[in-house]
Amino acid sequence: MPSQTWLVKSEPSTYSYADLERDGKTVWDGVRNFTARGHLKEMQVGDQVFFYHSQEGKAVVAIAEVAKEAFPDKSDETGRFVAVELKPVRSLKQPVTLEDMKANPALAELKMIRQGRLSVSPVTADEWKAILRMAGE
DNA sequence: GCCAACGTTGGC
DNA sequence: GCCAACGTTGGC
Repeated sequence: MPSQTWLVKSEPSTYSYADLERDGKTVWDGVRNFTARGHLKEMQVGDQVFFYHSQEGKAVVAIAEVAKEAFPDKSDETGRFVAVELKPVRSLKQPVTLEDMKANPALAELKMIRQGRLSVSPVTADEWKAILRMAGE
């Protein structure tokens, strides 16, 4: 499988892209949803990940990269969930808002739009390019 | 701050 | 194994 692309959500008040840049890398844990867990397990080192700010901002603001593949989430007492490690790549030239993404027919099938509450979702190669273009890149 | 959507849990 | 109740997420 060639490298895939993904989108993760985070509330900036909890953990923003600026926090990731400051930290250099972070353990992406706390995911408690089986669909999202499945995606975490599929991630491979080097996969590119859009970093989306939910609630405040509601926009894709940056690109991160998978630094470590799925391992048991230590914050999960049941032992059922996994975490990955992410590191920052770069901020987008301009954030791409949810509103803009919804308005773009090329992104009508985007998983995070179709299933709003999913915190980790796949992004196709075409969707990736479309979002980069909207970011002015 | 509210509420709709939806995933998970637990009783039966 | 079904389904109602509950909790959480996230857009508005």
